Amino acid sequence: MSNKKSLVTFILNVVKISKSDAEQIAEAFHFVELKEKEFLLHEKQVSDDYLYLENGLMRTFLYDLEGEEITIDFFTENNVVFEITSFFNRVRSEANIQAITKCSGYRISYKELNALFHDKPAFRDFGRAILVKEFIASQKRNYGMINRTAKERYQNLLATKPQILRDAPLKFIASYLGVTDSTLSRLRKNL
Amino acid sequence: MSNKKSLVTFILNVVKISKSDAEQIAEAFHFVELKEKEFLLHEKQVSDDYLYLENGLMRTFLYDLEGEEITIDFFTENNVVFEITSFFNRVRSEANIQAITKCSGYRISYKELNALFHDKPAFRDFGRAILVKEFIASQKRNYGMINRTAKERYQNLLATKPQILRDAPLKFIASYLGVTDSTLSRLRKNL
DNA sequence: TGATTTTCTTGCCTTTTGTCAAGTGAATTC
DNA sequence: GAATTCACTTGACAAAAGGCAAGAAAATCA
Repeated sequence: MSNKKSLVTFILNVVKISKSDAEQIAEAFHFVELKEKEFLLHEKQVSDDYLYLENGLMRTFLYDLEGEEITIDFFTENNVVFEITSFFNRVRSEANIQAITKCSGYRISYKELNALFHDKPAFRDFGRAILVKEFIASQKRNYGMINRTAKERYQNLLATKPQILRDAPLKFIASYLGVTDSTLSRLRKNL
Repeated sequence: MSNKKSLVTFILNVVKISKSDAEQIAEAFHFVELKEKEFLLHEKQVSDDYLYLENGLMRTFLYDLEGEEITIDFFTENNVVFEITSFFNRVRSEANIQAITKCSGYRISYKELNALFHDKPAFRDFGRAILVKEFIASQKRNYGMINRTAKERYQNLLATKPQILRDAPLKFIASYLGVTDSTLSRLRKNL
C-alpha cells in the first residue's frame, strides 16, 4: 500500500463504499508531479489524464477571438482535474490545463479508468459521483456568475477559494471573473 | 414495443450501443404530459424524474435574495431534463422545473434508473454519456456567458436556440441572460 | 547590482447596463 | 365590454465596467 491516504479519504468522502474498495481504486492511480507553469494538457492534444490533485493550484484556459488567454476554471487541492470533453470523447482539446504553482497528485489514463469502470462496481459508483459532483459545481458557478456584479463575484471567490487569490496572478482571476485587469484592480482597492 | 421512436433515436445518438439495447432502455421509460405552466418539480421536493423531453419547452428557475425569479436554464425538445443535485443526491431541490409550453416525453424514477444502471451495461454507458454531455453543455454555457456583452449573449442564444426566443416570455430570457427586462427590450430593438 | 520584463495600479473619458417610473397594448376576467 | 392584470417598451438619469495610456512596483535575468 503506497502513501495515497489523501486519495483514499477523498474517495470515501465522495461515495459510500468500503475502505478496502477505496484502497483498491486508489492503487490504480500513479503519482505525478508538475513544476510551476508546466502543462498537464496542451490544446489540440487528446487528454489522457484523470488527475486527483493532492497539492497545488492549477487552471484551465483557452484563447478568445483576439488571442487573449481566458482562464475558464481553477482547480484547488483535494479535487479532481480533467478536461471532460477531450478525455471522455477522445477528441482534441480546445483548452489547456496548466499548473500555477508546483503540483502533485495521482492520475489514471482513459484506458485504466475504463478497465476499472467495467471491472469494479465500486468504481462505477465513484465515477458517477465525481461526474455528478463536478457537474453540480459547474452549475453553481453558472449561477454565481450571472445576475451578480463583478464586485459580488470577487467577494464570493474570496470567501470560497481564498487560495486562488493568494496564488494566482491578477490577470488570471480577472479573465475568470469576466472583467478587465483594470476593473479587478479597482475592485480590490475598495475592499 | 410502444411508440418511443424518438427516444430510441436519441439514445443511439448519444452512445454507441445496439438498437436492441436502446429499445430495451426506452422500454423502461413511461410516457408523461405536462400542461403549459405545470411543474415537473417544485422546490423543497426531492426530484424523482429523469425525463426525456420529446416535445415542448421547459425551464428551471429559483428565487434570488430579493424574491425575484431567476431562470437558470431552458430545456428544449430532444434533450433530457433533470435536477441533478436533487435527483442524484436525494436532497430537497432548491430549484423549480416548469413547462413553458405544453410538453410531452418519457420519464423514469431514481429507483428505476438505478436498477437499469446495475443490470444493464449498455445503460451504464448511456448514463455516463448523458452526464458527460450535460456537463459539457454546462461548461459551454459558462464560457458563453462570461467575457461577453449582453448583446453578444443574446445573439448567441438567437443563433443556437431560436425556439426559446419564440416561446419564452422576455422576462425569463432576461434573467437567464443576466440582464434586466429593460435592457433586453432595448437590445432587441437594435436588431 | 543594475537592467529588463512583467504585473499591477491609476486617471481620464466612453460605453454598457441598471433603476425607476410612466405609458402602451394585449390578454384575461368577471 | 369595461376593468384588471400582465408583458413589454421607452425616457431620463445613475452606476458599473471598459479602453487606453502612463506610471509604479515587483519579479526575473544577466
